Amino acid sequence: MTARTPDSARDIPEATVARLPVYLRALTSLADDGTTTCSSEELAASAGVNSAKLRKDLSYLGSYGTRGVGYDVEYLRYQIAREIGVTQDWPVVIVGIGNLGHALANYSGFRSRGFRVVALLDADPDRHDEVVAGLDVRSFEDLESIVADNAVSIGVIATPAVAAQSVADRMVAAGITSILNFAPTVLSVPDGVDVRKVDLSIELQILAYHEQRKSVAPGTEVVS
Amino acid sequence: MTARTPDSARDIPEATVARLPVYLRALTSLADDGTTTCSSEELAASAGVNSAKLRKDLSYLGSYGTRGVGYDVEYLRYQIAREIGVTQDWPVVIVGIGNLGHALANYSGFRSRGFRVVALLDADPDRHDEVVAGLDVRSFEDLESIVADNAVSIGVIATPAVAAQSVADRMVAAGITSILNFAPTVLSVPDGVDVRKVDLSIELQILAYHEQRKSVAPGTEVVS
DNA sequence: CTCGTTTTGTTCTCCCGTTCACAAACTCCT
DNA sequence: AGGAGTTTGTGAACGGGAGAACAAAACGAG
Ligand SMILES: NC(=O)c1ccc[n+]([C@@H]2O[C@H](COP(=O)([O-])OP(=O)(O)OC[C@H]3O[C@@H](n4cnc5c(N)ncnc54)[C@H](O)[C@@H]3O)[C@@H](O)[C@H]2O)c1
Ligand SMILES: NC(=O)c1ccc[n+]([C@@H]2O[C@H](COP(=O)([O-])OP(=O)(O)OC[C@H]3O[C@@H](n4cnc5c(N)ncnc54)[C@H](O)[C@@H]3O)[C@@H](O)[C@H]2O)c1
Repeated sequence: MTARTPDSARDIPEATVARLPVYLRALTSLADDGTTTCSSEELAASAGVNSAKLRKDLSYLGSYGTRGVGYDVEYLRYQIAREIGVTQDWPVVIVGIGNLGHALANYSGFRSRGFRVVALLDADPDRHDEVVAGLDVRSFEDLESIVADNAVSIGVIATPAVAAQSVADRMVAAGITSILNFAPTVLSVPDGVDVRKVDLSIELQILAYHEQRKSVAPGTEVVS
Repeated sequence: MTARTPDSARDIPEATVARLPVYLRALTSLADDGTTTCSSEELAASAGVNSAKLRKDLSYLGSYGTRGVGYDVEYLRYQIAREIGVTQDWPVVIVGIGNLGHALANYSGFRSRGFRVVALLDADPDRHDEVVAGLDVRSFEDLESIVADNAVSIGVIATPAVAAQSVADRMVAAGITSILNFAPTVLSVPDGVDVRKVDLSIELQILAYHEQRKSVAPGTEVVS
């Protein structure tokens, strides 16, 4: 009964939080292969990180390993899932059922990772007849009631960039406090609301930058 | 004729590289609105960053601003585009034309940002009849010849996770040196090949973690 | 029970990135 | 021309994360 982590360690570094889902995926993969125990070295290789970093990350959650042995795959998997909060399902709404919205709605990886799409919303009335992945596309006007009825706290924006800010505003007003934004625009939201963005073009541009650097031979100083 | 940046400043920090595309987008947006000049404060607000950080980022490229005045929108836009390498078009191949692959192929934001999809490849022969976004879906076996004929250096993977590593290996063997991976798996590639990943589930899990933290009232130490 | 082996958890150091703060540089007004 | 006002570019302080290195703990053999 020493002063060890009373509830759960507070304030996990952001960089660690971003890696926990990767560890979770690696552990699930190991469990599927029938592995019951693994060392930090094996798990780190599986997750593509340094083993020292992995151990440090895990130490923020508590001491779930056994020295000289390693980690119990299933036990660690549960502990990480609990820490992230994906032991229960999170209801999610997707707004903007165009090209990307369709792909997201049909994506099975949601369900298996602790998220449940409860509604698909679009502003275009022509879309409202459609049924995608077993859900019918509903009017954006239904946002507030859907959020309230299903206790939704996570929203996904897949509308064109010009509409994204107004959609975000409506989401926030409706009570959503976490937004995943696929539109290529900067959203401004009040304190207390988290926004994460996924921007394909930015990723490609970063690759292009490094690619351009490769083509000029390394060490070639064009001086003359 | 002092010893100022002879060619262009070398070694731009990675964090800065990741923000340059955001600045580029903000500048394009300002230019569309008819703005010809802007201060670091305005541009920073537009890009959602601190103005000091913006100025330091831009200083790695050179001195393209005028003290007391600000930056010429069009000029700065071109300088950043040149630094990133998106003044010319980059040919791109997409492998795995399922739900996500279709959305990517139909995405117009590629073309407008310096990328050109030259081929859509899929292993499933049933897909090979299909025409998506004006391109026909071709056999994955054509990868090598397409990469060679079009000088492709960037590949996008949108296959299921189990296939991703083997697709990446084929891409690398064919001469691709930059990969954007949408499959939820860690890719291992040789040195000199860049991989960036986009993982929707990880983003949602990070949001879920913070969301879970919000629900326990801040400062509530459940001790008893 | 003791010793050697294995592997975790943690400490320490270094490096990268962020932010503050200010001098230098430019414009405009008088 | 000179001074006031504005905004850039950068030096310096600061904080957080990455990785090396090691002590503590568990296990098994004898
Ligand atoms: N398609 C891709 O692969 C891809 C890749 C990266 C980023 N994006 C971004 O994702 C977003 C969606 O892309 P897309 O290709 O699916 O576009 P899309 O035009 O096919 O779909 C957009 C959908 O949003 C709906 N919509 C428009 N305004 C709305 C509003 N105010 N409220 C609710 N719904 C509204 C439209 O009716 C349409 O159905 C865009 O911002 C795009 O830049 C797409
Ligand atoms: N759909 C989404 O919104 C979404 C979101 C996040 C991540 N992802 C990931 O993106 C990937 C694709 O998702 P999806 O929903 O489009 O899946 P999908 O099953 O609809 O499409 C996969 C496509 O890849 C093709 N394929 C399979 N093996 C191949 C191989 N060896 N070479 C070439 N092509 C091959 C299949 O024929 C199929 O057409 C998956 O890894 C998924 O986890 C998808």
